[in-house]
Amino acid sequence: MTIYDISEKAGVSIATVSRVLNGSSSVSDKTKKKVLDVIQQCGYTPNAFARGLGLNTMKTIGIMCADSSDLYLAKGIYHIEQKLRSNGYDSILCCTGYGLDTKAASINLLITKKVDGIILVGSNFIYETEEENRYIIDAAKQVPLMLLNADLDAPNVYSVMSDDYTSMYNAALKMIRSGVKDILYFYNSTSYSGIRKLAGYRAAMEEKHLLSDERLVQFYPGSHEDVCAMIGHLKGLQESGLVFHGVIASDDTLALAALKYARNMHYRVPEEFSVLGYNNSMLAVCCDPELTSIDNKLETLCQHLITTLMGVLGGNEMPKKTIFSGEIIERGTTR
Amino acid sequence: MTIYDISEKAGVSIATVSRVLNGSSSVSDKTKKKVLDVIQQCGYTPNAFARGLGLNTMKTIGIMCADSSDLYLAKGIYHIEQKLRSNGYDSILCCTGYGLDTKAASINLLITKKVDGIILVGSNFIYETEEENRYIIDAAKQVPLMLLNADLDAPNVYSVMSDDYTSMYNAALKMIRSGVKDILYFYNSTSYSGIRKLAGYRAAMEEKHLLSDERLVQFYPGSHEDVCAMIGHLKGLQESGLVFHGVIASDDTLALAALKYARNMHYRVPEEFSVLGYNNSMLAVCCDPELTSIDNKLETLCQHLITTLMGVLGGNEMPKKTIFSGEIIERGTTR
DNA sequence: CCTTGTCCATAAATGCTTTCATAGTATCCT
DNA sequence: AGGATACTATGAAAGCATTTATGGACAAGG
Repeated sequence: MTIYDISEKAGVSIATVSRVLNGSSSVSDKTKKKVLDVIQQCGYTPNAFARGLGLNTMKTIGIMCADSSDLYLAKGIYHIEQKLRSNGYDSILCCTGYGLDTKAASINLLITKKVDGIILVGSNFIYETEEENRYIIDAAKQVPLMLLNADLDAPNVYSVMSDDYTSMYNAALKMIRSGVKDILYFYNSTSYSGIRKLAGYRAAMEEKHLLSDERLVQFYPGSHEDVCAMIGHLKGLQESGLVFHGVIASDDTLALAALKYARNMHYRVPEEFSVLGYNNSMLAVCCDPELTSIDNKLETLCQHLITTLMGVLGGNEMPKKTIFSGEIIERGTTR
Repeated sequence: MTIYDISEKAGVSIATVSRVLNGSSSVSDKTKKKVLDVIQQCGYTPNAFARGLGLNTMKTIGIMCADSSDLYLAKGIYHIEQKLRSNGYDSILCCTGYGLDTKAASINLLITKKVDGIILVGSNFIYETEEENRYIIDAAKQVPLMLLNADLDAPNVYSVMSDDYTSMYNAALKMIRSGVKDILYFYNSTSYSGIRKLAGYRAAMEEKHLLSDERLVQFYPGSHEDVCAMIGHLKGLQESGLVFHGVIASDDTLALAALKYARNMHYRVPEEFSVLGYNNSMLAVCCDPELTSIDNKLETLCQHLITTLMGVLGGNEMPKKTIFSGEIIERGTTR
């Protein structure tokens, strides 16, 4: 069943059928109805490949993320997929893992597949050197690139992000003011936003002259989901003689581990031990006491990202970089 | 840059270039090298749409799920995407929500987009009546359909699932034997696997003549993530006079709510109150004590599903239905 | 000299979009 | 009223970048 069959049955040319289908230019009501009737009756749908060939687009956006099963990334993907769909776009998903080579391979694959744009979900796509970010800069020569929670200054790449630095700075200051002096910073990612968060913590601590021991800044290198290993990491620190009565984590999972560590050490939370998470994920309300966490308005970010992308695809001038501020959601692990 | 440019530069016909690209039939080494060199030099990649038009496939599989941010579904999607990719297929993602109409719309959209197959992730796609399942049966006339954790007997649909009934039956029996008599079943989905799980619980309870009160089977109708509301639901039951000292949940989130409820009621867990979850998600190790949960070998299921799909696409006869057994992962909420 | 097989070019097919051309009709000006 | 002008509706045909069927040229073997 092709456009030719329809045109024949309706007694018009294929051009007219195409026009009816796309509403591109004027067709008389009578002709339109006749064509529509035949289409309806035959249950005809245009061949997507031929359509793609003609239009040079299939209205598809590539979504890349390191790991779609990560709680936070999964939420992001969900919102993005929904909003793309409501704009008439499909999304092809690419879980790249955390290696640079697979990321580069995936981005090229998406371009080969002729997506109209690519969204990079999560800050782990951005590296420190331009050399490493080359794969993004190059890709952006072909299609618009959108960065969620990251930032890269290059042509045709757009960033939408949360002000992690300020959120963390404020949150750290708040915890300090609440009376906790020895606050450990616990993070597991040196991605763009990871660095920014750490900087916020650092600024607050140094401002109050509390960063007495560099060991208070702790990088956790293990699996993102292995809560036991995280607890082990903290235990190790404690056994090595480091004293801390608060933990600010770059992520709710790490915060949760800190909370379990605190219970394990028989600290009363939050009276003797404070914990702050990041992302305000469902984990935050799953523990007891519930986790104070920083909400970075993921849905808002996604909404804005899609709006920007649609603008770019529509040929409009759009802002290269948009920053939203986060919010501390106070629950039971801080005072 | 088209195949014509390459053929011209290499001094061969476009057919030869295509043969080199696809290795379909014999090309002399000399010619092959010449063509490959030109391709390399020009950085040529074939146009995906034209290729799709010629081959009538773009090696793409549609993945449908109700909500990709659901912890369990997200894991499934992740595994499926990975395994598809390693088989040379891309995945287009469709988050449908839980309504029948949007599911039907999505499945048709995927077919229009000419995917080679569709994977339905999660049992919520299967309804009780054939009428409601019509959208799947019809879709399967166009492309092979794969069901993860569900079952439907129809041409061209294949099921890979965990034996939820037996898992639940065994787990319930185990909890009964451990001394808990008044076990509440807490579920939030009447999907295919939801029904099967409930049946397993029921069988065990009835076998021991313990299902004295129908209120022990409790459906929670609210949001899948709202732990507070779940706790509220349990509190309501308790206040209405229902006594229970164990909860078997159809899902780790519900189990977690039950655990928090128990703490709230100052029950000692597991001495005075037992909780059993399902899915063995990361939530299970995030709480304290950690949740005993049923692991249904998601990755194995996904692996098998993809193997089956690849077989079907390769034109092989494949099993219509495969069932794996689950496993109880004992942790701190049962004795 | 005929057959067989290898290598490759020509041409058709894939199913759509879009430009260009044209016939017909309506509007406007004198 | 008559012609110029403009606009609407439509068809013909030219892409778009591949794959594949067909068959021709040539070399080797009997």
